[in-house]
Amino acid sequence: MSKVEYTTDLLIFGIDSRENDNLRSLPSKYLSILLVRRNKEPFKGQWSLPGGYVLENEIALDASQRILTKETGLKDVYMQQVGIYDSIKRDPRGRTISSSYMALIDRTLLKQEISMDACWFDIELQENEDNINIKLTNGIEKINYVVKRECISKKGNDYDYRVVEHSDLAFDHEEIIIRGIMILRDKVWNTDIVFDLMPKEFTIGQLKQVYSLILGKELVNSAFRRVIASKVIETGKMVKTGGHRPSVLCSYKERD
Amino acid sequence: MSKVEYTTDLLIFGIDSRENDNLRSLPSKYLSILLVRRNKEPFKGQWSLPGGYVLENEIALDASQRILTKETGLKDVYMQQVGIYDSIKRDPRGRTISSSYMALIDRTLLKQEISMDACWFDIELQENEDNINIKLTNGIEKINYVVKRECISKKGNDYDYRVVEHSDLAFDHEEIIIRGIMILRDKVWNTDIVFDLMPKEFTIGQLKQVYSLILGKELVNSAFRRVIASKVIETGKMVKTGGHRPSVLCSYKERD
DNA sequence: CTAATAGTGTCTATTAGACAGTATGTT
DNA sequence: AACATACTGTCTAATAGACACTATTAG
Repeated sequence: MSKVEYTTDLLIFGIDSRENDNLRSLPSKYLSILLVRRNKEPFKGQWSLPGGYVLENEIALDASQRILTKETGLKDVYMQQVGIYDSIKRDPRGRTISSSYMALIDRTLLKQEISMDACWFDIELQENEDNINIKLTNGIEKINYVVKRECISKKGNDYDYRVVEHSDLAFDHEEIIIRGIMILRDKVWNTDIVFDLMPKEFTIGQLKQVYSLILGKELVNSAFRRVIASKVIETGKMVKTGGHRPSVLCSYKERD
Repeated sequence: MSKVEYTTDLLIFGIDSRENDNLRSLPSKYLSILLVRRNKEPFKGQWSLPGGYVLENEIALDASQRILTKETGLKDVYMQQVGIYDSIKRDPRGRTISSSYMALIDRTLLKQEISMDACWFDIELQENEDNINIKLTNGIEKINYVVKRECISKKGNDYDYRVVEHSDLAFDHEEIIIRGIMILRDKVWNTDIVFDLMPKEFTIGQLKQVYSLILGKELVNSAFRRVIASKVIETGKMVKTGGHRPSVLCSYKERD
C-alpha cells in the first residue's frame, strides 16, 4: 500500500538515410532513436529517452502521445506498449515506475524541427555469442554499452538483457532501449509494422534495406520480393536511386 | 506529477481434466483460471483476479510471486508480463494502476488446497465474426461476458478487446482476462510455454488436446506428431487412458 | 464385435532458399 | 566498359495438410 510516481518513457524509432562514398549504390539506412538531453537533476546533462510524468487525468498512452507531439510535432501516431519498469532504485528521487511505449515514425514526415533538446542517434548492434554491443551515435557523440543475453525460460523463449558495461545514459534507459529493439525486431518479423517507418512511397530495395537492418541479417532477394509482393501495390511511378536500373515505387496495401 | 497506487493482478492458468460420459474416450480438458471472491469493498462479494498492492520495497514481479504462493502454495513459477492497466476510473477508491502477470501452472502439482476464497473457473470461448463470448464457470456459478474485437492498426496486427456485454467481474478484470487469453494463445503458438501447463509426463494425445483447446482449433494429427516429436522425449512407460490403444508417456525435452 | 485413440506412412501443395540470368541506369 | 541495383525464373529442400492404414485397448 504505497504510492508511486507514474511516468512514461518513449522509444521513438525512425529510419535515417545517408549517402555513402559509392555514388552508384543506394544511400545507406540506419535505425535511429530520438534521445533528449536532460536539463535538470537527476542525470543532468546526460542523454535519456523522452518521457515524463503521467498526469492525474491521463493514461500513459495519452501522456506518450503528448510527449511525442512535443518532441516531434507529430500527432496520432500508432504506439504500442513495451513494458513496465519498476525496479526500486531506478530513480534516485524516490519510487518511480515507468510504463514505456514505442512509436515508429516516418522521418520524412517531420516538417518542423524536432525539439531543441532532442537529437537522433543511429543504432548499431554488434552481436556475439551472448553479448550485444550497443552503439548509439549522433555523428558527434557516442554512447556505447554492452548487454548480456540471458535465457529466463527455455519453454517461454524468453530472454532478459542485463547491462554488463554501462554508458552514461540516464536511469535504466539502457535496458529499456535494448528490450525495445528486440521487441521491434520481433514485431517486424511477425507483422507489417515496418511500414510505419517507411515513407508513403518506397522501392522494394529500400524496404529490403530496412528489413535486414532491423532483423540484423541479409535477406534472399527473390524470396523477399515474393513474400512482400502481396503487401504492397506498385504505383507505376519510377525512381532513379543511383547508378543502376530505376525502380518502381510501391506503397503499402492495407489488407481487406 | 501525481502519485498513484501500484497493484498487480494475476492470471493463473491451469488445465482441468474431467471424465466425460463416453468411457472409451479421453477425459476432456478445460483451460481454467483461478479467481478469488472479494471479501471487502469495492466489488465486495464479486469474483476477481487474485492481486494486491505492490509493497514499498517490492517490484510487481515479486509481488505477483508472493500472491501466487499465498493462493496456491507454489513457489518460483515462471511468469510473464501481460501489460499495464491504468484507466483513470478503474478503481473507485482513487487512481490505481495494475501491472498484470500471467503464470502457467501444472494443476497436478497442487498438493495443498488452494486458498479458501479462491476457485478454479473453466474458460470457454465462442468466437463469431467480431465478437467473442467468454464463459467462465466453476460448476455452480457462471460468469458470461462479450467482447468486441477491434483492429487498432492493420500494420501492427494489433487488436483491442472492448467489453460490450458486462458480467459482474470486479474492476476491469474482464478486459485483462481476454487480453491474457489472447497473449497465451499467441505464446502457445510461438513458444514451448504450453509445457508449463502440463504434468511432467504426458501422452502426445493429451498434449494435442491442450494445444487445440488453447488455440481454439483442431490440429492435424500426423502434422502435430511430426512437429512435436523434436520437443519431447519418450520415457518408455506406457499408460492406458481409456478404451483404446495405450500410449507412450513423454516429457519435455529442453533444447541444447 | 465396435468405438476410440495411438501411431505410421505417403502423396500433395505451399513456401523458403539458392542462384543464374537479363535489364537498365550512372560513373 | 564496369558496377550496382532491379527484377524474373527455375531448381531444390523443408514443411504442413489430407488422408489412408494398422495397432490395441475397453465396453
